Amino acid sequence: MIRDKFVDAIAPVGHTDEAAIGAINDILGFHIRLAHGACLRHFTETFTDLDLTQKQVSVLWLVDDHPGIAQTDLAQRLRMDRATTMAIINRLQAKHFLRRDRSDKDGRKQALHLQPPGIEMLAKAKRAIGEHEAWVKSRFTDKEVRQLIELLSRIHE
Amino acid sequence: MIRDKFVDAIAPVGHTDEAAIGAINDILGFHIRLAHGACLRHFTETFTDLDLTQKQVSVLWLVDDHPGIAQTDLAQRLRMDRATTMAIINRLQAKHFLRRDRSDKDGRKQALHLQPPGIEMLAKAKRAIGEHEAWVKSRFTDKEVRQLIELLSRIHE
DNA sequence: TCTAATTGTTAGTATTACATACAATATCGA
DNA sequence: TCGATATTGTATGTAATACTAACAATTAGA
Repeated sequence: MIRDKFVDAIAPVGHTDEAAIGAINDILGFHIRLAHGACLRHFTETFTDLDLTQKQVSVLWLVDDHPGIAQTDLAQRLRMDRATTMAIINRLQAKHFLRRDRSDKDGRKQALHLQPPGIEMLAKAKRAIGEHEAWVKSRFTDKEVRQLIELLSRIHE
Repeated sequence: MIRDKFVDAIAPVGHTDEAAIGAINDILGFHIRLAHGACLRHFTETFTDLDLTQKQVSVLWLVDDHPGIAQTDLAQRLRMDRATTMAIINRLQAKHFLRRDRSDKDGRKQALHLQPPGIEMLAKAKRAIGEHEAWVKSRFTDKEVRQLIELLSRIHE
């Protein structure tokens, strides 16, 4: 088929059809983006029934791990700004997954706590994360997983 | 400071403040997301003046490498759907970076070609990518870069 | 106390991603 | 050749980040 021939001609791996310096496949950032996209896609499929995004799960998880955490601390932990954090918290609160309590130690802060529906959902989410992680890790040995996490950590720390 | 104490308490690395099985920092997908976010943030800063996104640069690059490429092939190469590709091509066309020509081989396809402003912009973009890549790679040896690309490739291929 | 910083909030914009539907074109089987 | 099917581009609508800028309430510090 014509299309297949064409696709082969621009395939990302295998023989390079040009000697151009700095082919796009040698760009590390390009691979990070594609890998992230693949992960996000599988994550989204896995969480279709639960109707949760990566960010939302991360927030539930962290609020559970650190009851009373403030939005700013959450933002710092997940590398988001305050406005983005607001949007996520608002959605989770609308679903009654968590509640905001004015902190008595610092009147500016909101202390976040999971509510029963949020606790239930997090339990389901953790099981789904297990599936998702198994999918990602299936192509690596345990050693490679540790290696990959270590390398990635250098980028985001 | 109160805040610093709190941040330390939830720091992503270092001592774990709980023996909970499956801490969020052991999740590979979590690190991929954070690393991608850090890359995207630095990329965006680097490209502030050029006013280009990662996707837009990738599209310019691929159209330059493969003149006459069709939108579907582009989408397949970058793991996007047709609608998303449209949005990106529309923006690039509005800036006169590329043009659409109806393919004479297949009347359904649009053959994409860079226009002079796009060629100029891509040259600038490649220089900026060089800076950006240097930033990412600064924390790795050459061997580690190759290793990381190989590991990431297993995820997105 | 007065000033500056922090925190949450709201509003607006941009980009990406997806689903759906539609028209034009191409392909393949009968 | 004809008719069903698939492909491609397109338009439309929705959702979720991510960012900026501004503002009020609160706290911290000089």
